[in-house]
Amino acid sequence: MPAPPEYCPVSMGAEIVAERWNLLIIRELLTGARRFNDIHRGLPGLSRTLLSQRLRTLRGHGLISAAADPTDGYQLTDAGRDLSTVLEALGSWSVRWRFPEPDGAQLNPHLLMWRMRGGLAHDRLPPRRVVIEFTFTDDAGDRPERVWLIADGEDSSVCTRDPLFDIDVFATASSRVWHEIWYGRRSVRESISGGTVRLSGEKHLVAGFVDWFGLSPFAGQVAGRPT
Amino acid sequence: MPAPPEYCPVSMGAEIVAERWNLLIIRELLTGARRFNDIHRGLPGLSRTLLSQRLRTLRGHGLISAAADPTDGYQLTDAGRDLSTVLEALGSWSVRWRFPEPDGAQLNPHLLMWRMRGGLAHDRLPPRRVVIEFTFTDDAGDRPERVWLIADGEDSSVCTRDPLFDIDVFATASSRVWHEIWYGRRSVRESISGGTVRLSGEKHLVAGFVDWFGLSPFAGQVAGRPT
DNA sequence: CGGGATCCAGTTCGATACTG
DNA sequence: CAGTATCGAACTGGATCCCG
Repeated sequence: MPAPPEYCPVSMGAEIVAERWNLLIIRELLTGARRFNDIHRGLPGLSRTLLSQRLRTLRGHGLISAAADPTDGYQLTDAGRDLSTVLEALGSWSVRWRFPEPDGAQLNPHLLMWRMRGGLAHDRLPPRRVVIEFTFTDDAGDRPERVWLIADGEDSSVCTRDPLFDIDVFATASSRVWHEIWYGRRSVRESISGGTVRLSGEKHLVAGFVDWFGLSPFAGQVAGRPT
Repeated sequence: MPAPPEYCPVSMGAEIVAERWNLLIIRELLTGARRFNDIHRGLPGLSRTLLSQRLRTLRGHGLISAAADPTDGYQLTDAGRDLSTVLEALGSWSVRWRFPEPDGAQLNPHLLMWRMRGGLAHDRLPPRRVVIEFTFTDDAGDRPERVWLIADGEDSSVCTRDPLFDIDVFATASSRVWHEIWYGRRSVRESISGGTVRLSGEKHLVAGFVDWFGLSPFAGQVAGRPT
């Protein structure tokens, strides 16, 4: 913001919030990202150069700080963490007024997998490496897109290329269906039992699958959720 | 925002909120401004050209609409009005983390008077024109700045030049003191009785003065408020 | 009063290449 | 992995003038 803001609480806050990407960077940190490249992955369209700049100005505003161990990246300060109140108000507002069902171009399976990775319940996963292959069947024309999710203890990652590990669970559904699930518009359990999501693999892993994933923080508020 | 936002509630909201001025324009409308020039007065630093553009995009987003009578300017839609939840969260956050006492350069008596005008309790004013002359005594070096507030029924205005009306009440205090009062850091009543704010004029008008003005929406939350 | 049109300066940003 | 440096393109926004 070029000119210093008016002495008014809303203007003071707008100085942070009205700068592109700032809120989204905070969101990434609030949802668990710490390292530069992880933050960057969650923000398609943001260049590394600009992310670097923004992190600096956010540090200048006292919203984030470099972690003690530099390889741990960044962490939110108390002030930064408290921005969650604003994020919640904003997300809730959007859900009420500008969150219609996505059109096809808005579906981004890779990014969605990255969000779902963030919501993994590591403590409910088996205490060993688990590899899941997701096949997205959105468009019959293209060859179906595939993404691999690898969870191992506290670590997890998402790959676009075959990691060449043994696959524990194969999951097949449209990207749209996964979006509906993530945003609480559709129940995972019913989607599996109804065959909309098809799973295969070792029996007890397939049985556990449904408990591994969380939902979007706004899932409870999105219109069109299952009856 | 150039690229279409991610399909995510926070990103959808950020598309509005992360565009400069948008939140402040909404604030002006929420606090009673309707006409183009009134909105503009509350936003120093914003050019008319840009305000015009922003009003158009906000209309495109369905947050505001032109009033039925064109001379009535703009009004918020339901969606726009509901942004008050976000404004409140943002203002509260700022008050918690980035709202220290202002330094001298941040004090803007004219703008403050404009805000106080918005908070006038017209129903407590006498049912005729009332003219108040405010004299700001911040800096002994300069000649003290003066601003006139004219209230008449439902109408009210703020002038920088002597309106050449008879003055009903003269109010003398520093701009800083008025800021402290507006943000709830100081009690009007005590400031008057203690002589920090000096009033003169017709006796019953001076007695009523204290009830004519409201406080900032965030007054109750600002640190350093009177004991 | 409430803008629209034009022109131009300043700023922002992405791409690319490079460093530790 | 986590940035920095540089450069040019694109965009933003203010000034000015004009219109109904």
